[in-house]
Amino acid sequence: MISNKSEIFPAEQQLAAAYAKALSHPARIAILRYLAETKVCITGDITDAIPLGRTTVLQHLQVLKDSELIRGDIDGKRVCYCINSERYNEMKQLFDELFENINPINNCC
Amino acid sequence: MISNKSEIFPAEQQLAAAYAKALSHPARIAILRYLAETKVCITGDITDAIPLGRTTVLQHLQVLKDSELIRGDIDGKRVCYCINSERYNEMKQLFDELFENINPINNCC
DNA sequence: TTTTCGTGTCGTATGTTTACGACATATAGA
DNA sequence: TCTATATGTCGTAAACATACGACACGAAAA
Repeated sequence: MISNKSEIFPAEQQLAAAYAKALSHPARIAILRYLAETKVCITGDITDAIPLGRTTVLQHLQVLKDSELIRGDIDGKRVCYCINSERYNEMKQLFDELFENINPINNCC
Repeated sequence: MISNKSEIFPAEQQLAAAYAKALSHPARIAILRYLAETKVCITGDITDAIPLGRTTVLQHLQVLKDSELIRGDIDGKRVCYCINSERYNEMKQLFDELFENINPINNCC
């Protein structure tokens, strides 16, 4: 079956949906908050801060990296994760615009 | 296997993730925009406005209804979908708070 | 050199999402 | 009543997400 018609939608809607998807699991929101709090770019010990297995956390980190909301730079033996503020701000703006365009009026039936 | 540990996260993060999930497909963003534009609470002819099969659109509408971002009231033969502005504004505020709490500083490695 | 630590990759089980055809129902009009 | 229209439900195939154990690798410490 086809199972992916996402490409037929406007690029802006695809982007917004992709960012929303990145935020669509509480673990990933928790990771972002953790990264924002411990401003020092802490390594994969994020695992200790998130109540999930190491592999699962790595997987969530990968989803965030794919969305480019975070970066993971190698620093010798350790890996240094941090929020990619450029993309993060791009996302904020996209959502702001979206929320402005969708201005609901309760005029149902 | 377990496959759902979402409940172990703070309620606020679960809610934000749930709303993000509702927005995580371009078709659903397109539906919200369509409902916001045609301020009249248009029926399931949303199908004509979205390039997907009728069943698929219904499914997306169901996801949005489950998230309570939209309502679907029966009006005789037709069904009248519209944005639930209460929930919609709740979501906006939740995201605003989230974005405030996660304030990135580029201090990676 | 051997061990340990921090990482990453692979495989895999289970569950969810996406997409749609086929069928069911209910209301309004011919 | 019969038919068309609007809608909803069911089943199902394919793809994707979630969660994790087991294994691999490389750098630094013992």
